Order: sequence, then structure tokens, then C-alpha cells
Amino acid sequence: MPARRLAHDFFNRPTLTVARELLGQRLVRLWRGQRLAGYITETEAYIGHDDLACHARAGRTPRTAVMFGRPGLAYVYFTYGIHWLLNCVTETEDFPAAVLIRAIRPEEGLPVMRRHRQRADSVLTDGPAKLTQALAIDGKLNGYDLCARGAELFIEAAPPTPEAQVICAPRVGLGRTPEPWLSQPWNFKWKS
DNA sequence: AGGACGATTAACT
DNA sequence: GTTAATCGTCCTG
Repeated sequence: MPARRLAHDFFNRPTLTVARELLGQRLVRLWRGQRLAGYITETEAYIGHDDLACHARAGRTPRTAVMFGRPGLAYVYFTYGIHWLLNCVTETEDFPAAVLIRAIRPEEGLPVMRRHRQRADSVLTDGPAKLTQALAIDGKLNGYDLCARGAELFIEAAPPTPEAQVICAPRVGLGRTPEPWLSQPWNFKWKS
């Protein structure tokens, strides 16, 4: 019996709740008939037009349109001229928010991941652009429905992560973002 | 039309 | 600790 996949109602909740509860869930990518998968170990919340670190601070643009869409969509964007980053859209339609998947612990399909990234296993998927490279996720998946039947990118339910295992911290890489947004503890990660 | 900069990474010194 | 890579997006004029 296959594992249950997270559905729209999981994502249609406050973004901080979704970011926290995504820890320990299993990100799965079906790629050329193979399962590439791992446990989510770090997430980050970006919440609405008031959040000056959130892309949607500038309102609805061609780039941010997906964040205004249905909860459970993938928001995949290109940055630094090189990298793709994966987010899950959250909250009700027309409210722009998402959770960035910053790291996973690889569990399935390691030979393929190693082929996509010629790097040691310890650094295969421990960054937001590393995991997209390992799992063959790019802009073609922007707007993709993670909850659709037959999806090739989705999240499987796994046991919840106990509170004692979770570290809360400020978000990473925000640069010149003003306070208070710079210091909001909206990054969640597995301890150890 | 031009420029600054970015939810990063890897390779330097 | 510093910096190049590399280009889409947004802001200014």
C-alpha cells in the first residue's frame, strides 16, 4: 500500500504551520521511472506582501503569479543566474505565501542523484539549489500541482518530527532585507 | 535603456 | 573570509 500523499488541505493553512510540519515529510521526485526521495530537514516561510523578504512584496507579477495560486502548487524560481529553488505554495488562493525547501536527507535514488551532482553524499542535498539539482527540478516545474493524481513531484506523509528535534532560527541569505523581517525566526530545521 | 541585486554554490587565499 | 559565476527581475530615468 503506497504512502499517503499530502493534499491541498495540508498546504491551505498558516505558512509557519506548514513550514514546521513539512519537517520530516518525504519529498519525492519521479524521474525517468525512478524514485528520487528524501526527508525534508530544513524549511523556510515567506508570508505575504508585508514580508519584505518575500518575492510577493512587489505584488502580483509574472514571476510571483504562482504564489497567488492554489495551495499545493510548486513555486520554482531561478536565482543568481545559475540556481533553481523549490517552494510549496501555502494558504488560501490569492494570498501570496510559500515554504522554501532548503534541505533534504537523501534516501532513495542516490545513484541518480550522484550522477546529477558529482559531489560527496554528505553535500548532495544539503542546500536549496543542491537538492533541486540532485532531483532534476527546474523551471519546467513552476506552477506544478504537487497534489495532483499522477504527479511526478509530491510529498509523502511521514511521522511528525518531535518538537525537541526542531531548531527555529532567522531565515538565511536575506542580505539587505530590513528589520523586523530580517530576524523573524521563520527557518525550521532538524537538530543534529 | 541601464544598472543593481539576488531565498546560492564552489573554488579560492 | 572572499569572490566569480551568470541572468531574470525590478527599479530608475
